[in-house]
This record gives sequence, C-alpha cells and structure tokens, in this order.
Amino acid sequence: MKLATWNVNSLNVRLPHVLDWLASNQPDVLCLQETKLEDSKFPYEALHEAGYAAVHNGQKTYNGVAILSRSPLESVSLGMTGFEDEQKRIISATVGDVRVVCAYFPNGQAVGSEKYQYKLRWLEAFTLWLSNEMGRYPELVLLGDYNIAPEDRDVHDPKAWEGQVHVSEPEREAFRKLVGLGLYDAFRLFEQAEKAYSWWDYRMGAFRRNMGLRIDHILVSEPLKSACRSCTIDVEPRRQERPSDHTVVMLELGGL
DNA sequence: ATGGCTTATTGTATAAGA
Repeated sequence: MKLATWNVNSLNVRLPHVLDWLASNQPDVLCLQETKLEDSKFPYEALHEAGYAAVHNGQKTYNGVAILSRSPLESVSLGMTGFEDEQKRIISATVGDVRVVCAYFPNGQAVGSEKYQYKLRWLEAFTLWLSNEMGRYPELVLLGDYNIAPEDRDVHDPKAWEGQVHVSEPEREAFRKLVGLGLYDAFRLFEQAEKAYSWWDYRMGAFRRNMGLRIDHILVSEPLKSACRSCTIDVEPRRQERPSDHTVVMLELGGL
C-alpha cells in the first residue's frame, strides 16, 4: 500500500500536476492540503476518471483538505471534535484496515502573533483528539503539512531560522507530544540523505539552492511501524512548471 | 535588505502563505 501527502497550494492551479503525478506513481492514497476550493468546485469527476475516489473538506480561498483513494473511502469524518473552528484543516477516512488522517496544520505566521497562539491551541486540541482516534483506530497514519520542522536537521539554515515560526521550541514541543502518543516519523525510520526537505520558498531561487524545510510528514501508529517499507520525498513535482512550493512525501506499507 | 514569489479576491492593491 502506497500513501502520499502533498500540499498543492490551490488544486485549481495544480490539478494537472496532481493528475500527472497520480498517473506516474499510482499511489493507493493521496492526501492533499490547501485545495482552496469549496466542496462544490472540487474536481471529483476528473479524479474519478483517473481511477480515484475522493472526499473533500474545503472552503473558499483558504485551507481545504482531501483524501484520494483507489479503493473505497469509509467512515469519513470532517474536522476534529472538541475544538470549534471555521477553518477546514482535517479530513479522515478508513481505507482497508488503515485509518487515514489528512491534516493541514496552522501556519502560525510569526511567533507571538494571534495566529501563532491559534496554532498552539490547535495543536493541543488536535493531540487530544488524535489520542482518542488512535484508541478507536489502532492502525492509523497521519499525513499532511504540519508546518513544523521537528529538528535542526530538517532546516537548511538552523541559525537563520532559530526561534522563528515553524521551528520555535513550543511548536517542536507540541510535535514531540504528538509523537509521544505512540507515533513514528516514518521518514526517520529509514536512512535518509542529508538536507532532505519538503518545502522551499518561491523566492530567492530557494529550491535551486536547496534552501528548504522538512515540514510535511507522515506519522504511523505502533501497529503499522513494522509494515513500513520505505518513506521518501519525491522532489520531481517541485521541478515542474508552476509548481506548488511543497513537494510530495510518500510511504510504502507492506503486508496490507 | 523584512524584500525576494505565488495565489486569491468581485482586485487594479491587499492578505496570506512559510
């Protein structure tokens, strides 16, 4: 079973990229973030023609998450309980025996800002909610744009980024608490090349110079840990014309 | 150098992303 996550930064703009990527890579599941579409504008038909069922939790202009799957998506749920939020950041569904949670974590804008406070509150509520979900669904995968680089090795220039949003200690602590529920960063289960990132700023030729952050992650629950066969970042989508600023992270699970 | 790109909005400048 092959699962992947991709913050597409507008599915309206990136639908051709997504269709190309699906055709080339044939994943079983693809999670999308920042679709920036109302549900009524979601391209169900084009994805169906490509062989994928889809569920979407979207809104105009901002946020929006979707799960695409070649096999049926069951027990779909939108958002999380215990946290009132207008922002559409979470969608979950069961595929086979695996619970798939697709999330677009808040950006946080700047340390100390209102959006940063919202990010920390959201993280606390999300961790509590996910803990309960893991009780209900032991085989769980959490894929998405976490907007947190968990360690300095996930940052191209840790000194320049020190204390900034995405790497600040409260955010990293929240990430560790999430992992502390009994999850594993699938990317770090395997030997990886140094300077592996999933996002690069559009400006300053950041991609060309590999000035990036690893902020898109796949966490797996304990019962799935031994099923992990590989976890890789596919930089190809970032090389294309008119790319998203994020690229794809992929997980292969065996024996499922 | 607080810029630098990209996207969306009933736009022609502003907000947001990371």
